[in-house]
Amino acid sequence: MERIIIIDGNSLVNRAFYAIQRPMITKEGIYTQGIYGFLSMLYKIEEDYSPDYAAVAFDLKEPTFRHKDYSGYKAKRRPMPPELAMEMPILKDILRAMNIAILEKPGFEADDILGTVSKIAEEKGIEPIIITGDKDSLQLASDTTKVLFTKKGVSDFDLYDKDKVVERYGLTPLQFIDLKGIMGDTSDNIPGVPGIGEKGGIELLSQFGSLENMLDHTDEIKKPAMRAKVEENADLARMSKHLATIIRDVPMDVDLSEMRFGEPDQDKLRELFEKLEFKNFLKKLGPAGTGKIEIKIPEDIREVFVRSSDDLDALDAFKGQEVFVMQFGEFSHSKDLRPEGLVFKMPDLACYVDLRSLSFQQFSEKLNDLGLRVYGHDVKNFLYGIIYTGSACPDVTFDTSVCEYCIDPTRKDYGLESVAYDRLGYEASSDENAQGQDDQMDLFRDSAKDDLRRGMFCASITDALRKVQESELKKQGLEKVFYGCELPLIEVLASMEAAGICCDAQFLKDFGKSLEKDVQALENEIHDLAGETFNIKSPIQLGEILFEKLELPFGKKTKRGYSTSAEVLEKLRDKHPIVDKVLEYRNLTKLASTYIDGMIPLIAPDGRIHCHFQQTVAQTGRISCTEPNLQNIPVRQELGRQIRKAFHAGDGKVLIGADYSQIELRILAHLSEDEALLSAFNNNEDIHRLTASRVLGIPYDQVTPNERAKAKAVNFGVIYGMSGFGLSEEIHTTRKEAEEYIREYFLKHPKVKEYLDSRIELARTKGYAETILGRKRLIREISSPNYMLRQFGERLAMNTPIQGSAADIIKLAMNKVYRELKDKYPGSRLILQIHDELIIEADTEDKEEIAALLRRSMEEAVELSVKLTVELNTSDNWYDLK
DNA sequence: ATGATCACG
DNA sequence: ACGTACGTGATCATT
Repeated sequence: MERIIIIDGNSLVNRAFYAIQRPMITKEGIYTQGIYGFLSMLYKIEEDYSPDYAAVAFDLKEPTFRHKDYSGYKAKRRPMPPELAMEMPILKDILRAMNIAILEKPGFEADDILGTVSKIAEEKGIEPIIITGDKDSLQLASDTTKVLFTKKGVSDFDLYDKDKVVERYGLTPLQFIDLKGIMGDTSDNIPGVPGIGEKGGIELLSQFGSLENMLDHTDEIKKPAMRAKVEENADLARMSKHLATIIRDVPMDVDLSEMRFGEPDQDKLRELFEKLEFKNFLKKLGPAGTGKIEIKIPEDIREVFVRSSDDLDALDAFKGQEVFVMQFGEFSHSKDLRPEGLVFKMPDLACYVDLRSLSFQQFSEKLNDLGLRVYGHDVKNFLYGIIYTGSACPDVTFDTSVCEYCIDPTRKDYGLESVAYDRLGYEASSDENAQGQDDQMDLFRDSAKDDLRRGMFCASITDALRKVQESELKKQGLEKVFYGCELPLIEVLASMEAAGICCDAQFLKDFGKSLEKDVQALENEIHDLAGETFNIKSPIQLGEILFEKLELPFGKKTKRGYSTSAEVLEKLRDKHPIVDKVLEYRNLTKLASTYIDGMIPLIAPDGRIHCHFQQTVAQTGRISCTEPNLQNIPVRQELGRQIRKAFHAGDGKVLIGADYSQIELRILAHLSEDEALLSAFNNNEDIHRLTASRVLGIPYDQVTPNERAKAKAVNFGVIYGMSGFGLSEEIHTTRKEAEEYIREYFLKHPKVKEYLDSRIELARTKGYAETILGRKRLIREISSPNYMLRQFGERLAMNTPIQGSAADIIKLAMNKVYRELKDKYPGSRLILQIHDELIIEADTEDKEEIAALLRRSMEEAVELSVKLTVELNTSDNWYDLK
């Protein structure tokens, strides 16, 4: 027997909404709780009952006429919360994509549609299962029609047929209508017989069988009070039964055959689930539908393998050409592992170079001779491998990974497949990509052959991707960002990674030893003071000790327990001697674990650390740094700063550091054209002191250090899109005073206010924030219905142009510095970037010239209406670079 | 995998 | 009445 599931959409989505305990909202600010719960239920039901037909009935908000014309009918029903109401259109989109019929009929309740469709199905010999959270539908149960109730959660249901209803309630399904006629239903605003409730109703029905029979024989009602009530309200009772009766002959415009459960639209569903961030459901969609495009490895192409120096001449065919490149074999920057192989491909030739069986020297001589121009997906990795063989960097003409980052810096994943999926509709289908993935284990595979096939396949995807991206770059005006900044930077970063920085393992070990002693002593003291041993590193255990056992006043911050952050502990310093010890313990263990134990294993056999610079991570356009992160080596506290002594220049070299002075505030001055800021910078004034003097209305020379510190916080606040609360926290003052300060700041700098407001407006109308190079960052949060998210979006709109423009500028400077060094001082190399600071390891003899070169490149990277200034330092180790 | 914490700009 | 400054990465504890 075929089966149909007929769902009461409103009822189920309501149940679902409340069944999901925590609120769900996407980063775009879409509420998804109801949809998520609904789909969970739907999938469970589909699994349990494998229906052949499916339909979801919805109530329409404003029926054009009311079939059941009783004034106030349904008036008291709890309205749908607005967050859920907003989810409804999306839910319907999903149902459409799933090929599930949506049934709506003006003037009829979802109930009535359930009743009608189940009746039609029964007549056609199809078993209806009605799914709802509303007990009213029990009247529809019969021998064939089942009613499935939500019980609790999203996967627990109760199935009722006619017998089960009788067994459970002692009433037949049809008698439920009579019962409701008698007892009424406040939520549906059905009056019933006033004064008679469920108990009385059941009693009467067991005597008379039906409401009509009861009204015909009211004299037989035993209790006089009850009899009077029934007699007085006979008409009301009849009408109530009418209202309670689900209509089963709604004129339907949808034929049952249209409710057949068809194939879902995988692409559409995937798109929706991705937008809604439904990772679980995405997995359910299964591996492969049919993508919009199919990628094929070209057939008629010459395949060449270079396994020994005798084969190297085969590469001559690539001379002067633009070539797709890819690198195989993971090799760690911190270990002495070689890249395994390289793939080079052009339209009529594909070549695999087996670096395991080749002399690096001969290969690099050949490569340098070829004068290649290369492109690929994430070319930096390839370049690093090339540099590792001792070759010079070929010119890079395109990178689909970095390009995608320019088009959309907010993506999570810049992998080839992920990007191809979104830009091309390509879906990784089964075989092609499975091979050669992670089969290092399979010693017998012909890895060279597999890798070449895989390389050719990736080349095809990359080619297709590049075409789409090229037009997208033009469309969005991103050419300057990509071709003028990011693309040339790839080689710079690869070179910096390859260069690395000398790191003295012995120094770190000795420092670690001394820390360890202090840590041990502190641990003992803390345990003594606490009167028990516990894990100080566990915020939960520490919280219990501090705030329960020792009864220290817990700082305001709580979320899953007490906060034990330094900020909170700082305020408790005087309250108990343990607090200081804990803070110090944290200090030392942080240094030991992150900067000593974590760092030592990352020193490569050449005695240097080769971190990874990530070009496609930070949403503002900054670069980030991993394994290790050399952009957060301690500097603010003296003890931590000692770590920097481990980093030094190589023999005959010296470190030159240069950092932009106040680059973000200068950018703000440029962008806002605020006269006060502009003149301050162009006259080399102390910006924080000046801000204090202007805002507080006191002479520049009379600003106290404390006043200057506050002004500094305000200046930062302006860049971050501050709130009164945020500032008050930062400078430890009342919110009122902080707000007063901000108001005064904007009063004195109206152009700044104007500029920041204009950025919010831009984000609202165009959807993105933009930097001076035209880099764009989408800000979806700006249109969120959620206040918090929207506010967050506004802060991004204000901050991103500033932080992002600073990133643009230093990147331009890096490109310039790198190429000049490569040209004129090949023994000196750019080795680190720390957001507003560059470090060069220079030949000692050239240090003055290189310092001048560095300063000039940084100060002249762009032409702004403010002067950019740079502070220079030279030393043989990082610690003294100050 | 996520959150708390803390290092940097 | 609510929650609150921008951008990262590493480590540890906990689910």
